[in-house]
Amino acid sequence: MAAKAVRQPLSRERVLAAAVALADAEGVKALTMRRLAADLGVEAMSLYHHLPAKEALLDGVVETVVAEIGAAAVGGNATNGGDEDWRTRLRRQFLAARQIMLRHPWMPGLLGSRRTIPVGLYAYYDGIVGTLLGAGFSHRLAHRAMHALGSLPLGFAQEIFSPSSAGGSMEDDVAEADLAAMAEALPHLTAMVATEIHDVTDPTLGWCDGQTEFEFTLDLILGGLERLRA
Amino acid sequence: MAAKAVRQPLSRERVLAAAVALADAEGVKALTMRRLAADLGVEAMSLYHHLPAKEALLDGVVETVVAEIGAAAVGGNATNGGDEDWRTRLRRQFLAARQIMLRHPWMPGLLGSRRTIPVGLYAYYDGIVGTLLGAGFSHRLAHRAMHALGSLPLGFAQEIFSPSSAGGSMEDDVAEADLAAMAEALPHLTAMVATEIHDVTDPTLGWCDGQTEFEFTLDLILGGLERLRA
DNA sequence: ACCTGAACACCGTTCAAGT
DNA sequence: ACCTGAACACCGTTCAAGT
Repeated sequence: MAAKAVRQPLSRERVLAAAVALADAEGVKALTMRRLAADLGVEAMSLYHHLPAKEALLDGVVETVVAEIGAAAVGGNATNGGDEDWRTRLRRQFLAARQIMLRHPWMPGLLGSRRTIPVGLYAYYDGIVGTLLGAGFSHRLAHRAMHALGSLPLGFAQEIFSPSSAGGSMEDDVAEADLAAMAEALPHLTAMVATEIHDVTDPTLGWCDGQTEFEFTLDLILGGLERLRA
Repeated sequence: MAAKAVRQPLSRERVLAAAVALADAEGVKALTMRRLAADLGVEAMSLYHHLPAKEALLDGVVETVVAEIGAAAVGGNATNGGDEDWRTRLRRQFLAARQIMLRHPWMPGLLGSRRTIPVGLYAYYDGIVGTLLGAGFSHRLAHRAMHALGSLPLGFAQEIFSPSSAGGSMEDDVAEADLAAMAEALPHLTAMVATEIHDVTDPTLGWCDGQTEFEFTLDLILGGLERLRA
């Protein structure tokens, strides 16, 4: 955030790293050319020497995070040898991808706003498809599996009820609303919360454990694929 | 887009409807106070008489689409009586939700950027949980199912490889790149595309059928839940 | 070659003013 | 009550200028 003591020359990599850090710290909304430049101890216009425009900056930011995900997958493969079963391997990779997504909660939204697919993503999915084919999947089923699994980190990273959903839990709304009225309007959710946690006076949905939910869904999909495997 | 012939007075509903239409037509990026006002044939500052700020406008836009999804679910229930099996019912509701998401492809990203959960969403999920409980699900399993299913339309609406992914198919990238080099770097994807479609000279990933992929994943999850049901 | 400062066209928003 | 116009603080970006 503060100006650097030593002023190494700017570079595309340094700019992108600072951009990711800024987005992590204060959200994509705070990621402006002027603010980013200030974080780098430089004038806004200097950035244009390393990136042609803001769109290119955002593309670069997405590509940086995709590379991070790809590196985690490859790194995990190396340390685990080749003796993993396909489910274990994919499970590990998607859990790692989710961890990275959680560190960059703005990523799904930004990814959705890009007009070109980050090239690193192709390599990532190629590895997944390779694992599936190696386990005897047909091309068609591997294709379906790629979509089913691929959308998972995206959807869960912006889960509505997740506690990481930038503050604003159900609690806030309920504080003002009539609790009895809510129980009447949402009988099933109210009953579910009452059963799952036993403090009915705090019916926040912050009790949702995103990690548990994610693993549940992941295993549901992996199990279903195992059953369909040729 | 053009000024109205008859100038009915502005209202929150009219502003929100115009905002959704503008976002559908030109993306959220085009949704500025000034542009929205111009579409309504009015001065930008007039909007502030019906909405306190732009954040409130965006909240209202999200709430409008959520209401649309909720209405589709309830409407479908009415015309289908109560004799549906739980899977058929949820399947129909999620396919309907997906159709609406496809009409508003900016929705997941916008939803992710909101700080408060749209209240209409609680009612929607309450209905889903109700269906599950009615089918004998435990509260715990209904909770898991709610997360697994709930994240599905979000993830798929911004599927990377989907053709609706705002132009920019793989084709564009490949046009510049060496085709042989790609086959080497992405052997499994290349083989998969070659098998699934037979025109290898056009290795676009636009052949992905989002509807088919969505239904496949949906059925994978529904099938898994059926097996876990108490 | 890399960085700067002033300038331009845009944006959300305030405020005093119109009807 | 509802709408307007000028004004302010911001933003991305161009361009001529500095070293």
